[in-house]
Amino acid sequence: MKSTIPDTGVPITPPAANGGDRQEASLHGEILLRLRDYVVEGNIPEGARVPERQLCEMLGISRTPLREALKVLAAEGLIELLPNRGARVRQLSQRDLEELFDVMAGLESLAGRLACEAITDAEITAIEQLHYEMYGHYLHRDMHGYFQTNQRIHESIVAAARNETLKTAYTNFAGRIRRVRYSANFARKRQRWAEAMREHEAILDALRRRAASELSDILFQHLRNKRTAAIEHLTEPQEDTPASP
Amino acid sequence: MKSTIPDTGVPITPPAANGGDRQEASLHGEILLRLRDYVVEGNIPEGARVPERQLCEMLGISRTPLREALKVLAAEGLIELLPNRGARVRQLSQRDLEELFDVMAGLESLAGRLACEAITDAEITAIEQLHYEMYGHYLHRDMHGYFQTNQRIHESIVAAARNETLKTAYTNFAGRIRRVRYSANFARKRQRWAEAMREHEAILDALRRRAASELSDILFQHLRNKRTAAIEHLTEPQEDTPASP
DNA sequence: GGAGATTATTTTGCATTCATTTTTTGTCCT
DNA sequence: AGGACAAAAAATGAATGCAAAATAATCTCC
Repeated sequence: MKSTIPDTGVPITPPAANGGDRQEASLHGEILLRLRDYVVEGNIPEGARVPERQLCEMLGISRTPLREALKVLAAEGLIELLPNRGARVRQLSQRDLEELFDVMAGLESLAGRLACEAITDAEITAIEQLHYEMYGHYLHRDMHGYFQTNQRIHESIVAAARNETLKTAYTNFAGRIRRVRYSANFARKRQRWAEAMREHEAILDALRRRAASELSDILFQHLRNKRTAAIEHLTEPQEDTPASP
Repeated sequence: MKSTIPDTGVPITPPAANGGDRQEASLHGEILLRLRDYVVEGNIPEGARVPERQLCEMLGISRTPLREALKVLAAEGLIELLPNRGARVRQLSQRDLEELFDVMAGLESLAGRLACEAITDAEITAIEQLHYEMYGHYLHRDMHGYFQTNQRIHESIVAAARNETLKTAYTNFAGRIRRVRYSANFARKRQRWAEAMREHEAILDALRRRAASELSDILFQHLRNKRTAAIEHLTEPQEDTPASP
């Protein structure tokens, strides 16, 4: 076995599509986008080496632009560069995750605060729409749909903050925990799920009233609870499954 | 005039010292640290080109590690890379500054919240110490001393949050606005200064009581006010100087 | 047969080189 | 003289080359 990256059969460069509509002038930029996705999507196992040579062949480029992209990814915290030992996909410790969740909580909390200053009635209506949609998913026990809509709500709040810098940072941090974010949910934890729904009600309520500090608090607490659920899920994945009799 | 970087007489590489005690194994890492400082310190005027060739000579290296460092700095938001037209020191619009200040406010607000959970009595005592020191500077109208101590207080709060991820992000954003942060102060604005002192009293009070949400609010507002002062200062630098009669 | 040392291979880091693109300089024409 | 065009110079972006380090493979000796 010479390859450390499992061949998923999905090449980084899809022969047909170019990975979306976005276009990047420079090669290193293009590589950066693709490689970031590739890592965020979890195509390389945690802690595994990121072999330059192999990636160069996969991408059909030389090492120079690849290495530039790797440096940036390292700066973003997705991978880590060990001196003379190449790049590894960053392995997040439990503490790292806690920290990341808290920062996300802080950013969303901020987003909520700022959103109260600038959000339009139309935007609130749109979020209400998403909220009811999400409630539907909740009633139907549609985890996937729920999560999708839930994420759109949070993104809408961030968008309503009218702060590109914040949005960028938010997206950045979200990318780092994306892998666990999806796995670390309250899959079979009905109680937490119901709680989250109530929290979302409160979020919507505070948003309607443009109660900045209040919304800030609620959002922080909401994310904090998410964090707790996620960490618990990671440490004991078979939460609600009773032990063998 | 062939050089776009004004020769300040201070080389990036001081012949004697190596710029501090820190040591970096890789060259690109070393370059990154030095170049980041070099840009943050304001050695290159805003919007000016960052000539690779010249910097390579200054640093005595080839373009490869330099370009890697430039990509990272671009990712950090300190410079921007124009396709085929090289790197420029990022010029911050007023909107950019507003956004940055708000994000900083959010991060400090978060730091305060988290600090309430983890801060020790000793740490609070230390901050109190700094507070009184700062008050002394205030009474003596010692702007420089005030700012220095003020910054140490804010850093102490961030440190008390026990979140390295947050701290890194905070440092990062602080670097971006460092240039204006120092110039954009309430130089001759006694009123704002007094207000800031009162806010700091409130911060300390909330911290003593470990009132998380409250502290979060106060810190956000405090930074918000700073932002307003800074923007005002930039748009009309001769604030308190009465217009010609 | 296996643990440790030694050599070979691979990989990394940086310098150098090459092809384009941009910018500057020079010239010509109105 | 001034502007437009063209050629030269310089700078950028990416590929290649080379030395050092790390990893893998082989060999030696017990």
